[in-house]
Amino acid sequence: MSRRGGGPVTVLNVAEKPSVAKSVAGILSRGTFRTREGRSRYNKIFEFDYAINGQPCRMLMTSVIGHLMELEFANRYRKWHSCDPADLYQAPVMKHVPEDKKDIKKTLEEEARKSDWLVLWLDCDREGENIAFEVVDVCRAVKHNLFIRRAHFSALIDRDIHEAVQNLRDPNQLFAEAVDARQEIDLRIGASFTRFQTMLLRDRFAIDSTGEERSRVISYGPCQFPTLGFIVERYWEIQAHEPEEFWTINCSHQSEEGLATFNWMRGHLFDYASAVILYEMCVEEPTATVMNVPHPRERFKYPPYPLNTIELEKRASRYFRLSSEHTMKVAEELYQAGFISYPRTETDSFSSRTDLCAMVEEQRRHPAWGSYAQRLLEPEGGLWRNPGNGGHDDKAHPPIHPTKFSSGESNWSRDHLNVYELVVRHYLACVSQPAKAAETTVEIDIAGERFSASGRAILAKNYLEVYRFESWGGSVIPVYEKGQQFIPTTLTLDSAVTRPPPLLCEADLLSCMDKAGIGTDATMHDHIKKLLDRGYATKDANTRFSPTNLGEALVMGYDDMGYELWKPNLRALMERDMNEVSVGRKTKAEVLETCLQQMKACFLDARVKKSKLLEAMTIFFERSNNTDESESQTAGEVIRRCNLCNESDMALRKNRDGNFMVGCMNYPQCRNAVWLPGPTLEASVTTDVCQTCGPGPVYKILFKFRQIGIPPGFDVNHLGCIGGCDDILKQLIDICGTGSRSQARRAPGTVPSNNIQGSNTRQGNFCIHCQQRGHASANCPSRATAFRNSRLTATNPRNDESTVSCNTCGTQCVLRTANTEANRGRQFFSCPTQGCSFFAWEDSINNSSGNATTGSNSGGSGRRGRGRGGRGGQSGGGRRNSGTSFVSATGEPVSGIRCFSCGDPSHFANVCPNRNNSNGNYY
DNA sequence: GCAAGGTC
Repeated sequence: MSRRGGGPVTVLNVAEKPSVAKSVAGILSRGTFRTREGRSRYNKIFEFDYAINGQPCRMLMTSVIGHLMELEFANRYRKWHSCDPADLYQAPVMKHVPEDKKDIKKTLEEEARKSDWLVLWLDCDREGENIAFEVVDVCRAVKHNLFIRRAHFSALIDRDIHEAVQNLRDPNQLFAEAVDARQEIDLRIGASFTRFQTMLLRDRFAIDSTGEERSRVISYGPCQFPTLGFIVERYWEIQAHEPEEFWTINCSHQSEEGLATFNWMRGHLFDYASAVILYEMCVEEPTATVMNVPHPRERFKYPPYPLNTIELEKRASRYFRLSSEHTMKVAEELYQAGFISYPRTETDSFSSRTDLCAMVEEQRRHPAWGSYAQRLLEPEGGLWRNPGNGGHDDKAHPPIHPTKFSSGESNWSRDHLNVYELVVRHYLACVSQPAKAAETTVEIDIAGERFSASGRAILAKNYLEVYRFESWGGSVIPVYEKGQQFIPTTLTLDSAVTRPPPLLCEADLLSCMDKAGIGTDATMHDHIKKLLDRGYATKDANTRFSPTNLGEALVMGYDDMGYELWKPNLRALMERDMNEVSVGRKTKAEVLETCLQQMKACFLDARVKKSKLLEAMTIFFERSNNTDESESQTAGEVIRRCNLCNESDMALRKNRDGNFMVGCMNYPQCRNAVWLPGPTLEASVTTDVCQTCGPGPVYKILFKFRQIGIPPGFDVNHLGCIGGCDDILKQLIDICGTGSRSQARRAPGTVPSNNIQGSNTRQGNFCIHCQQRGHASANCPSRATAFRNSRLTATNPRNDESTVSCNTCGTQCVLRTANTEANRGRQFFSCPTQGCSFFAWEDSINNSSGNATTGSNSGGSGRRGRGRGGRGGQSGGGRRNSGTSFVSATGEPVSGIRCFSCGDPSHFANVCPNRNNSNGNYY
């Protein structure tokens, strides 16, 4: 530190925000500063005397409000039509102080003129460093010989601040340059793509009905587009989901001591045949043997880490359904009024120097959580625990915590009360012991299958007592002893179908952004709001986001071009480059040159491929200059009542690509759609009502297919039904596909649907056999028929080991290899006909000697060789092969497939007319 | 009229 001789020097101190200026002034002057107005009503000037390294100083402390300057194109490039948007990659840019910051600039100039030193108290992050250089530029312009220093502090507490001012350093040019590069790249990319896509699309399409197209901006930004991308990607994932049926065995045991619910340790199987065989075996020998009763284990549920901005936003969304943007507005108001600490922080750990107890003490007066706060402070209660460390520290702000007691102010809304309560309870939870429980897991064996049940006894709720937003359920199970045997009260084979993931909620979206490094804690909510404001996405009452047509079309357009401009990778690469600049491994110029060169090439190429964007838009929007055509697009002939929303009719439509579909007229609220075969040339609704499908009338469609587009054997004319009964339509869709765009966007590895109800439906839970809603496939009437009709033996007329015909429908069966854990490698025949469930193990048919023994069959997995205890001393192979029949564990022959409910060999138990369980479960 | 980043 250079010193100046003579009297005191005048030091201009500048902080990033007024609150920090006031805090620093308060700490350095020990509360004795004088306040004077500046040009800006928010940015006061605080004056006090202080000695820096022995040098007496007259301190002037003021602030800016975040960035003082903005980056802007040179004048002649500012008007949208003034240049080719591609020119924006080289157009000169400059920093300028915007109108609303001019008064702050004036204050800085006036105070700098009378100062000898400039000390920068900006936040200690990259943006803060950049703002520091903005302040330097303004001040140096009026006082070129200013002595400039930077204060480094990590918290607004006495020791840090005094240390900072006694150890002033140089500002970090590299940090500032990294931000400069980021700003320039964001501006050039954002402006060029925004102008390009707005001018390309706005006037060509009727994007909204309000006639506001002329003022609509279709913006592109390196943060807003990846955020939109997350929403669209999840939406596509849901659309592409094919429900898949799976099976699981559930078991319960009711005793005098209570009920235990056992879960199958295999989880679930997707192979019905395997599941039913394992189930049969359990039902045949249902005695359960307790295998394992470990001692209760102590479990803990830990309180959350100290609260940072993203967690505050996520939790407020989850607990109170507040939008992240509104949460931040409310938090800002609470902060301004002094009730909570600074709400924009990444930090989720408290500095060891924080006085944690003081914050608890204040809260003892609160009627709701005061007594908990009191108990926290009593050492004998043992409730206190030092808070965890979440591993994030922005070196500028502590975690969000209460700073002033309140039991609710008169001007607070419900949202203020909620956010304050969340901050307080979260803080109290952080300094509390974890909840404690004792967990017991009982494992049983039924016919070689393992099941487990768990019980949890809560021993101490601890932090959960105050953190009412979280819970930890306790459940009691009876006491079991190893070796104990019992007969289960229920043993059911249950089916369910896989469901698509839900739409992203606000907390999910924030997590995606956080993980991918999109935006900062202070800006994430802005990006989300921007998507809503721009009309790219909508948010429903459950805070779940769907893309709008515009949002989906934009992402689809760029995706079709082959670009990942809507994915987070671009931002991640930029972020990596910024880091390289800030540590000096790359220069700002280097990064700007390579990045902008690549982005310009990408921009030019996107412009060449603009037809992709136009095509994507055409799928969703009418051309704004052709109203006649648009009428024919929106009108349509009614086919049926929508079986998804039940609110509107579904009508036959043709899109601009010439593809036909039957869609819900309540679109876009309901997106139920049935896409028709790709080769459909003409389609018209008839007055014929399908006699099979329902509910309500389903009118048949007269199709004319392109001869060249359909396989031999199909007629070009076809009177068809979209209700699910029409096998010809299903086959054509299977073979030729539809015009649906989502077909092309199926998740990798998924099989194209032969489900005529369409991959566009947004809810699962319809029967995968007959495509109707209202029942699971276990209860499907068509399936029941197939089972009932099923002959219970397979024949092998040619005595050919590899050929078996299904005796139900005569189709040649397919020899498959089991891939379930129980039967891996074992081969079986199954009928390929849709709806026919014929099934037979290969070794059951071909090994008809009747003397098959334990585990000796070819391909046997050993599953059948496992000792199962139980009746008659049979130590294995309870089911012996005898032609296509089986012998039971007691040696009695039983038919291969029979009902385990009533014993009737004509049907399976899940379709047994005597079953008494409306869910189709049976025992 | 474009971006994202500060903050009142």
